[in-house]
Amino acid sequence: MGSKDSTTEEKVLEAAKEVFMKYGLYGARMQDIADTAGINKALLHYYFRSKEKLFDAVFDGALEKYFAQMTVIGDKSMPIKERLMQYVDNMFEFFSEYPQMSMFIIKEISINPEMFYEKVKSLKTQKSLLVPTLQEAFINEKIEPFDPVLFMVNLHSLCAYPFLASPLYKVMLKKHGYDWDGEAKDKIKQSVKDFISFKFQ
Amino acid sequence: MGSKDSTTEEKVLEAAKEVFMKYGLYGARMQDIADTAGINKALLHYYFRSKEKLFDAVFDGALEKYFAQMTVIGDKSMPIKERLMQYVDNMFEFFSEYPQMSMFIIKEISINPEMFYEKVKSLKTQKSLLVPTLQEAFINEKIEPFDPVLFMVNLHSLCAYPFLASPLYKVMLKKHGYDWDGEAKDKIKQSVKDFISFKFQ
DNA sequence: GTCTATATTGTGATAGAC
DNA sequence: GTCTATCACAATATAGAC
Repeated sequence: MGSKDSTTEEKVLEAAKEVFMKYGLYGARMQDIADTAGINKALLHYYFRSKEKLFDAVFDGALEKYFAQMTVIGDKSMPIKERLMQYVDNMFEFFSEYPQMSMFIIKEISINPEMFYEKVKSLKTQKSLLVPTLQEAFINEKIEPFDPVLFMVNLHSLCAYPFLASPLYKVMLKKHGYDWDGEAKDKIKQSVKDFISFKFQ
Repeated sequence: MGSKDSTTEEKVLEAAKEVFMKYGLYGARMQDIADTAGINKALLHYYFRSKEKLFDAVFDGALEKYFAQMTVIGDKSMPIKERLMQYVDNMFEFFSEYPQMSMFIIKEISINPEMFYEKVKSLKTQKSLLVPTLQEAFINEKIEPFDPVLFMVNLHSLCAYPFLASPLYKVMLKKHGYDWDGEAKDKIKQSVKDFISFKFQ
């Protein structure tokens, strides 16, 4: 992965990901993608017939990765609390690599919900297994139960939002002596884990 | 406000808000705005000289409202915990009316940071007074101190994200028997207040 | 496979009648 | 103030040489 001399198709996909992430389907320009990939517009159409097709390729890859990192939740060899801690690590690693992806997916969903539900149907990875897994663990691991749906919403909020709003936080946090790419991200991650500990105390 | 027979200019602004929120500056189409307002494109240019000018009008209003609802933080007639609870109410009310605004602002910032910092400079409302206010309260109200910056990030995450991701949650929550526009939003709000109580216990 | 050149369509903006 | 018609240019897409 990430070989220096990647194929043209890979370069196109990488460039398209970058531009589509930033501007969305409607705002993105094929010229911009071509420039980013270091080729000309005609080649884009050679590899992917149209803008829509190119977008589909990017969006599909994004969705796959978005759901892939939550499989640890289902690993019953660990206690649920440990799985959740691992899940938080996964999310922070994932969002560090693709900080805009959460926003990108949500944005496209809000514009075109039908497309999203079509695509999710064809995904093998099961989504949202967090709630039933939690309910199961309450019984099996004799944990004081709490509302699993609210917990899921809170947890995702705490993990995803700092990355969504990172353009804002990169400036804001600096004013308070924190460096986003340095300690701030790790401290935020720890605060999410503290929240989990609080719920499982 | 919201009179049924609003002026054309008001209708244009309302339509522009809707379309710009959804597609952003680059993705939005003047034709789309005109259709939404129930007029033709030419009239848009009659009231606002250009697309950029129309966008500015929308964005300025958005920013103003975005910062306006946090002034309660500075109201020293109440204990800090009470102010925070009120602040959460404000945010949920605000985001209920403008669920996409947080995303809209962040998106535009990520595309064009310079414009944003230009605009913020010209705003009178002080931003991010949360951190110094908290530090002051730790002393004045003899509260067990915690990291105010991390608390700010967590709090904003818990409030803003559910609305950002509402296109997702509207479907996801329904599967678990919750109705977003019914009880779900109130329950999420309560969970945020629980988080505040946890930090101030 | 990759390019230049060009066709075709979409989009912001304006002119001018009413 | 509001409309229709149209212009100028930008963006997607294709043709065809190499």
